[in-house]
Amino acid sequence: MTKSIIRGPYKPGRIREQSRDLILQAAQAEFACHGFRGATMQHIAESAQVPKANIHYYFTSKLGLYGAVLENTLNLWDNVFNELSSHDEPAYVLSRYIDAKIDFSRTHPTASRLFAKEMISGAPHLSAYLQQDYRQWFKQRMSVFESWVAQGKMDNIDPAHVIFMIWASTQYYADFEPQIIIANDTEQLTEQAFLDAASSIKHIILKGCGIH
Amino acid sequence: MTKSIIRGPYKPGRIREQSRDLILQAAQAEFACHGFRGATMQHIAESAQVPKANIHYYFTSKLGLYGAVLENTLNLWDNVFNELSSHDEPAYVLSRYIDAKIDFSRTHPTASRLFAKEMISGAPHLSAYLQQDYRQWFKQRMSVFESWVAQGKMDNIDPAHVIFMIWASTQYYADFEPQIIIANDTEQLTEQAFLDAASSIKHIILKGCGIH
DNA sequence: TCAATACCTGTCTTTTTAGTCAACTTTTCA
DNA sequence: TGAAAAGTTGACTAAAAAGACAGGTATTGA
Repeated sequence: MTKSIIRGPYKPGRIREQSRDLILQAAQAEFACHGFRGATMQHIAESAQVPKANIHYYFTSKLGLYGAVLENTLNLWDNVFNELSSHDEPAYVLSRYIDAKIDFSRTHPTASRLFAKEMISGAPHLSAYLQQDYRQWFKQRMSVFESWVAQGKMDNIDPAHVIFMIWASTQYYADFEPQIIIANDTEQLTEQAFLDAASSIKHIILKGCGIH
Repeated sequence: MTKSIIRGPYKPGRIREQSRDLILQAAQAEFACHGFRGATMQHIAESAQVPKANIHYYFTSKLGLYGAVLENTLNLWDNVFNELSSHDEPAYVLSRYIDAKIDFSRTHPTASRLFAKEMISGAPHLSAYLQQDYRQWFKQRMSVFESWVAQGKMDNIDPAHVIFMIWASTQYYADFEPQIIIANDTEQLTEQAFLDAASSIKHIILKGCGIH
């Protein structure tokens, strides 16, 4: 078969993986735009250019598909989360983290919006994640900030609010894109616009926290 | 009638106004939680404890109802927007504005979430507003910031990013409530929690922008 | 080449949804 | 007080939705 020659030798599950990914990507966009209830399997199918029945071959149900999309997206988040590592110098760590977060907003806006939608809806499908990985990660990072405060490396501010400010500010450029685009009088956000945003956020956060 | 004695004399449109408000409030909550497509007229009716047909007596369609909810909510926003007034002292103006924004997140979380959902979906029903009132407001405030920079009252930062940071940080406490609640190890956000947030945000923004 | 397995999809069913409508009750004001 | 206007609502319709399923095709290793 021509297909086999072009695509290389068949491996069981290879087609599966490709089709799943195709559907997952279309589903992420649809769920991010319309939320779980507002998304329709028909739209996802059209967007992925597969028959609706094909989606049900790979995913048990709409909820199952949504769960797979969320799980898929959580892995992306975790990578960015881990950028906020332990290190002696808060200026270095926070700069790197803000850069990584802004870069994520630029390269994965749909993932950011998906999570925002889920949170705004009360995170009904994320309780397990929030109660475990997130909670643990948050507490660990909090203690890092507290050690910085104890060492006089930054002002005595509740670290939670600093983290929330960084999250809020960086994700805003993905989630509230229409607002930013109109304020900037432009058609779409360039990479430079994201770099400028990161620069301003870093300036304000670092100086605002008394970090040198 | 008992009702008349309690409610006072009938005025044409009084019942109308009451019923409309009741439905609008229920609709705001439903749309904020599930978005336009995900919301159902049946849920709104149950939440408002009126028959579904009654909603269609007051509102032409689901889209008409959504439009009314948005318009209703826009008025609330405008009031908070205007807190960011012209004044000689940036420290005073920004402090007041941040307080007002945090207070809005605490007292009108549903309104905040409704707008967030609409923005994340690409603001398909807000283009008129964004192109007019918002655009104008934004440009005016930008020039105020620029005059502060020119007068050496704050660091030379693109004002747009400062405004976005304030919006993002303050709205986060309404939009991402589940995340904050779990991080805080609490059941719900107290007024004190919002005051603390405002305090931290003010500290970081003012100091971060070099405002004294 | 040939089963066996994986993959695909048109068609169908059932449920949910927005919206209609005619009959009904309440309120008003002349 | 009584007719007109405003408000209310149960029952209906048509469209859209999720999902099931049987009968297909493609791919594989033996």
